[in-house]
Amino acid sequence: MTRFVGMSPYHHGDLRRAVLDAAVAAITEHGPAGISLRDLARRAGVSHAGPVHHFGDKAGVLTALAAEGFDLLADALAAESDRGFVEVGVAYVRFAIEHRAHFEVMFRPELHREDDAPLAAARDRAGALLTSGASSVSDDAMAGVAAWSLMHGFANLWLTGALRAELLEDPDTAARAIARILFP
Amino acid sequence: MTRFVGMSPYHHGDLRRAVLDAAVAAITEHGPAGISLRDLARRAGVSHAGPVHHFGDKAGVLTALAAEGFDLLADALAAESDRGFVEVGVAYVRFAIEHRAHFEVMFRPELHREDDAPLAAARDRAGALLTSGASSVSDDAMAGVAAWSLMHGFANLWLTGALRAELLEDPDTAARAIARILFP
DNA sequence: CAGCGAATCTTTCCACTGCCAAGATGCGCG
DNA sequence: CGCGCATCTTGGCAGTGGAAAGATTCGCTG
Repeated sequence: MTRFVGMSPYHHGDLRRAVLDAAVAAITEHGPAGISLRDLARRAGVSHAGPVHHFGDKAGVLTALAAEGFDLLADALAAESDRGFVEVGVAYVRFAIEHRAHFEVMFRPELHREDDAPLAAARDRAGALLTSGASSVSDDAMAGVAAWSLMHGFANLWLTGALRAELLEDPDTAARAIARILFP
Repeated sequence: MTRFVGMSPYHHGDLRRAVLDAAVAAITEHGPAGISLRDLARRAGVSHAGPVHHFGDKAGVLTALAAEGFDLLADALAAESDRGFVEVGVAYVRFAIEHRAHFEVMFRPELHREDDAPLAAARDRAGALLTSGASSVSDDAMAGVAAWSLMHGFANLWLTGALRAELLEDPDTAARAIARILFP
């Protein structure tokens, strides 16, 4: 929308980044299903077909956003990896809440291009970081899956508002308490 | 679509049921975000504005579907409630997979009418059934939330395909193994 | 520094969608 | 029998995703 003075109407500068930022804002307001590619283009200050060249179609935008989300998540988990599983789990929940727009797109495969390589790579990296911390605590092959399920479920239930009635405190301490039940 | 011979084009018979069934089929095929009210009307064999009288708008259809889903879930949980929490948790996961279309709509508040009374009632009934079984095992106030988070997270991860690489067996036994880690 | 190919963005168009308004139909109750 | 109301249809409007074709500028090559 705001274009620098003297800048030509062509060649936005970094339209790809601008569209992704607009998508984050729009999804935060209306949810992943309530966004429109044309609105993202308007927010970025280009015509409605501008983003096509960078993303192909609407699924391309959401796929790029999901891949970016998995990378951000992997970074957040790696930063806590040496503090034990509980803190990694708390970081997972914190990421889901602080980057809600990313998180809500990441686990909706019907919104993605299935065969996207960057997405698959980023997703595997984040998944390995979470389950590895848990399997070091217990040698049960299922422990990693249980750990991921626990924190993923808590994050989802929190985001959908299903838990707010019983948990008035902040999600960080609640998530920590949950994680400690599984890994005392 | 298929209308009984001799039936007049007006007064479908049970259009409300037909639209909900069509919605289940459409969501199973294309996900909750990929359905169109006009397509549901076509599948039910009525004009594109037929469903309006029964549901108001698109959110009305999805709200009714979510309420129906929470009722079905509560029934499924109640049927296992005397066999202990582990089996209740397994039933939760089994419901999510067998009634995938319902489940995917139930936890997407942005698709609902927020103030729908039947939805709220059905949701509270199902939530109480799940957490009560868990809090009877442990007196920790967080145990119920942890139990719900664990099974909800596992169901979600399974449905999105994030776990299929490491779990070739059927989800029932995997869910049972997960639940036993939290409640041995 | 000229100019040419490629990248980037715009304009135009079509089928489809959600929703609203107005009209048509037939069920059930007096 | 006929009248009111629930049910369904038709028609219309603004907005959307995507394809096609054109306009503009970048950057590389000579």
